[in-house]
Amino acid sequence: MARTTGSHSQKTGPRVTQSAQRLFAQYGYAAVSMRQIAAEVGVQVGALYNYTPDKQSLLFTLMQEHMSGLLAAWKVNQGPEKGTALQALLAFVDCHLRYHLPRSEAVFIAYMELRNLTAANFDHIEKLRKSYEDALEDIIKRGMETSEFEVVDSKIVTLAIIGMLKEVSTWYRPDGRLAETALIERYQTMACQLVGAGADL
Amino acid sequence: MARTTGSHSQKTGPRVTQSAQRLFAQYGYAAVSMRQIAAEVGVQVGALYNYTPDKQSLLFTLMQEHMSGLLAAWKVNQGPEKGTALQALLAFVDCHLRYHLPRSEAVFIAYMELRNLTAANFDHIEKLRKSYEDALEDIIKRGMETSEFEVVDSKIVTLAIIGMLKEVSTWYRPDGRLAETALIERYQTMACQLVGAGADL
DNA sequence: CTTTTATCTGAACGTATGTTCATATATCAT
DNA sequence: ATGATATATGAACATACGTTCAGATAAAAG
Repeated sequence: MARTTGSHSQKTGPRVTQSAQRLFAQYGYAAVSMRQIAAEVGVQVGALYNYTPDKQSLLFTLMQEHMSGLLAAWKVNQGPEKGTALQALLAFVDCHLRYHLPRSEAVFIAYMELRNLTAANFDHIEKLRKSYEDALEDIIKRGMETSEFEVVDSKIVTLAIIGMLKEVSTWYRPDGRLAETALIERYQTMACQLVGAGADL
Repeated sequence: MARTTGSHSQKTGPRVTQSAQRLFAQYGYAAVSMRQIAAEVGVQVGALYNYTPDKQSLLFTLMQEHMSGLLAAWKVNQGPEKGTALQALLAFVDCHLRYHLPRSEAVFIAYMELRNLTAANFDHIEKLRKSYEDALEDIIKRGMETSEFEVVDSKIVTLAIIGMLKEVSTWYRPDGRLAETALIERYQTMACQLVGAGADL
C-alpha cells in the first residue's frame, strides 16, 4: 500500500515542518528522531524525504525563517522615518515582544539549537542574530548622540536589554497573569530605565 | 590487558565528570555518547560505569552541584546581617556574576539541558532554581517596603534582572574587553536602574 | 611471595539511528 | 479509459547507541 487516500504534498509539507518544530522545541533536535516526526505527521519515515533533503535542513529552515521573519518585522515596524531614539527604543521592545510571544516554539529552538547547526548553517544564522543585535545598538548609540539617553557603554546596555527581553519567552504564557499589552508596557519602562531616559512612556 | 599503569579511581573519577561537563556544554547532552566521554577520559566505555550508574546521573550530578554551589555562595555572601535592600541587591549581582563567570560550561548546561532530565530529577533542580529566583524577589520586595526601590511589579523586575544577568554568560570571555570588576559595576548600576534606586553605587 | 581487591578491557546485547530505494498506488491530464 | 506523475510504503543499509559482564591485571594488604 502507498499513497493513502486524500494525502497531498500541500498538506504533508507544512505538517512535517510543524511537527519538527514542536518536537525539536520539546525534546531538542538531537533527541528527536526522523521516525518520531514521521509518526506525528502520520506517515512512514521515508516519506519525509520528499520534503526535506535531511534532518539538518529541517532545523536550519526553521531557524532561518524565524530569524528572517524577526528582521522583516522590525524593518516594517521601523518604516522610512525613524523618529527619536526614544520612540525607536519603545518600538523595538514592542516589536520584539509581539513577534516572540506567540512563537514560543521557534524562539526556544532559535536559542537552544545553535550548536546543532553545521558550521556553514551556523554562520548564516549568526549573521542574522548579529544584525538584529546591531539594530538595537544603533538605537542606543543614536540616543547617546542626541543626549536622549544617558549610557556609558552601549554594548553592555544592548546586551542587557536583549537578555531581559529573551528571558520573557522562558516563562510567558498567553493565559498568564499579565495581558500582552500590559507586559509590553512594563518592559518598555524598564528599557527606558536602562538607557537612563527620563520619560517612561 | 586491563588497568593500565598508574590509573586510580581518584584520578579517573574527576576526569569523567570533567569530560562529561565539557562535552555536554559543547555538543549537548543528547548529542554526546558515553563512548565520546570515555575517549576523552582515555578509557574504554565500560569503565565509566565504575563512576556513574548511568548517563542521566552524570547530567543530574553536574546540574545539582552547580545549583547547590550557587545557593551556597549566596548564603555565605549574605551572612547573618542583611543590611539595606540596596546593599543586598548589589551583593546579589556581585555574587551571581562572580559565581557564574568562571563556570561557563556548568552555566550552559544548567540552562540548556533541563529538558533532558528525567521528571524526578527535573523537579529537584527546578526547586533549586526557584529558590534562587525567590532570593532575588525577596530583596526587591524588601526594598519596596522600605521605599528604597520604586517598583510596581516585583515579579517582572526579578525576572528582568535574572534575564539580564543570565545573558552575560553567553558572551563573557575572561580575556575580553571588560575586566570582571568593571563588568560587575556596570551590572550593579543597571540593576539599580531597574528597581528605581537613585544611588548608583 | 601470596591473596585480595579495585579497576579496566573487550566483546557482546538488543535497540535505535539517518538515509536510500525499489515498488505500489492515488490523482491528474489527456 | 489510459498514461504520466506525485506521493507514499516497507524493507533494508551500515552504523551508533546505552548498558552489562566475564575475565584480565595492577596495586594494596597480609
